[in-house]
Amino acid sequence: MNNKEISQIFREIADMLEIQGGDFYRVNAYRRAADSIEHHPVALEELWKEGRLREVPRVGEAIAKKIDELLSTGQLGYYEELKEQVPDGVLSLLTIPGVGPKTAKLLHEKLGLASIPEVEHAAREERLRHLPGLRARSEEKILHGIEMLHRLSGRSLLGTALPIAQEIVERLRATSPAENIVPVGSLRRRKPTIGDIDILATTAKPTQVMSAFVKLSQVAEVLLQGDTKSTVILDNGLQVDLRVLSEERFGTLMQYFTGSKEHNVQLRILALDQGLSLSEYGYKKEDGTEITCPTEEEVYETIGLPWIPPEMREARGEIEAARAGKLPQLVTDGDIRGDFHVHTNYSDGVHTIEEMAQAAKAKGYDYILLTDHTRGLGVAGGMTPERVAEQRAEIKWVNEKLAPFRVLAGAEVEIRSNGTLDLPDEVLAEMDLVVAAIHSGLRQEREKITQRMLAAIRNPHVDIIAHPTGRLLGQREEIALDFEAVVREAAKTGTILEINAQPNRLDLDGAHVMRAIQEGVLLSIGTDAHHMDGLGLMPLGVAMARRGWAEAKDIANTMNWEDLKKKVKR
DNA sequence: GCCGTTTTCGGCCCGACTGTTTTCAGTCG
Repeated sequence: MNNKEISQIFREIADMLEIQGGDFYRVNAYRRAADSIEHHPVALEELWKEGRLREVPRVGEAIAKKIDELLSTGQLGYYEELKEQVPDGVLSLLTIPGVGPKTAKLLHEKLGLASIPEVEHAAREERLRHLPGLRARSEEKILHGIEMLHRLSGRSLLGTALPIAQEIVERLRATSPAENIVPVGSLRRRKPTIGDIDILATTAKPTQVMSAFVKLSQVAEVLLQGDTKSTVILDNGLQVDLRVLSEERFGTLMQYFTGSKEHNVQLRILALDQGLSLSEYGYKKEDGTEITCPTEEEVYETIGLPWIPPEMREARGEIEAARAGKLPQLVTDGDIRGDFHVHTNYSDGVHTIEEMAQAAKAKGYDYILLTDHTRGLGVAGGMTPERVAEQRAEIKWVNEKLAPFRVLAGAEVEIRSNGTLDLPDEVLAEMDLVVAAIHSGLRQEREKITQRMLAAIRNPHVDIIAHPTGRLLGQREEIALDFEAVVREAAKTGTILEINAQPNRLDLDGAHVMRAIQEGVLLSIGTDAHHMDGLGLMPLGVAMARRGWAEAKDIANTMNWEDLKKKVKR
């Protein structure tokens, strides 16, 4: 049993206890232990064999004993008991935005509802509004929440799909005679959410490649298996298409399947102007002769264009830019010098300052900016001014130890509902960089929430605005912000806007990045890491920057600290 | 249920919003 599976059981225990109205601290202790277990760098099975389970943070006597039972017997009596009391379907209701443990329990006990479709049906029949504490508005809210879920279902987060695609590519490379294996489609363009995974490969032995593909361990169901195309469903529900083709047409096929559709249409129109018809199989001249392209570069070259990076292929002017020789030199993973959004155990992060710094140093970074939550976000263990001072002392100590690597002192301060911050100015003034964010009062109307954001941007102590639009993919819409006003004010005051690399945020996304850059706003990329693993999300943030045509000069954390210090407003 | 350079017991859980209320419960971050 791996760490993820173990953590899942404790997470479910927490959910079930909460539905039963269990003690908040106890519920939270299970949840925090689950997080800690999931991201622990060493397999719990290993630690268990050596009797070292208690070394895992947030695993105490009781949870260690439960892990022991789980690993020795493959079962956990306590978990099984709870499952008898709380049906599976009731747990699934917690995934509906706006439905928490109390409502889930109510829906189950009073109406016998134990699945999302049942709740949706009952809500449409207006049966929820007669429950105690619920009225028509609550019913609408629940229906809206279910619609949000549906909207994402069928689509997966880029952060989920990308590692899976990369793993499949690696496995195929190792176990089959496939060459040139590449994921294409919206995944290659790095869209924040993707429908299914499309992979292309070239080979002289298609049958063997396909046979290796359908035998991958993640495959739950084979929908289609042929010599040119096979389709499978993975055990997590993702659909994967593999196309195998000959090498001479690889370029046009890759270009075609990468899309976007709109980009391809524009490309074909441009080709027609030059008397060429473009399809996935190649170019055709008016006299019927064919031009095949083994590489994508040749596809673009044939009609007089430089190769266009996939992230830009969204029909947002990239073809015009390419024709004019004005394609940007997009920022790359290698340009990044540090991470500007990092949590530690001073708030809701798992690891210590030194652990996070060591992990960042191992990635080749020059610095990280610590951005622990401040006191307003109490549930996240937000820092008081006293804790800020303690953290400062620890940073100094770590910096002495790890020099020239540098831990920058900062915080993720709360922008309160009136636009003020929840740490005093004199505390903020002492920090290297201050990140501010909205985490509550997300449903304020446009005028109010915009003014609130502008007030934070105007604060001379605020350097960066984190996850500016507040969206959570598949869970929550953006806040009602007037983004244009935010961009203008950021430009005017020299405030940096963040690209948050958390898979369910990816906020700002490409379109916002583009607008910000047009107005001369500087951006930063932060992973919002809550544990060492989380630092690895940086490429997702870089992908959003690239989708917005950002160059290295547009991204604050590609600069060295001394240069950047001169550029920020403080 | 976890945790401890003030503690082995008593903290940990804050603030805002929404929808249902007429003084509060539930949800969220």
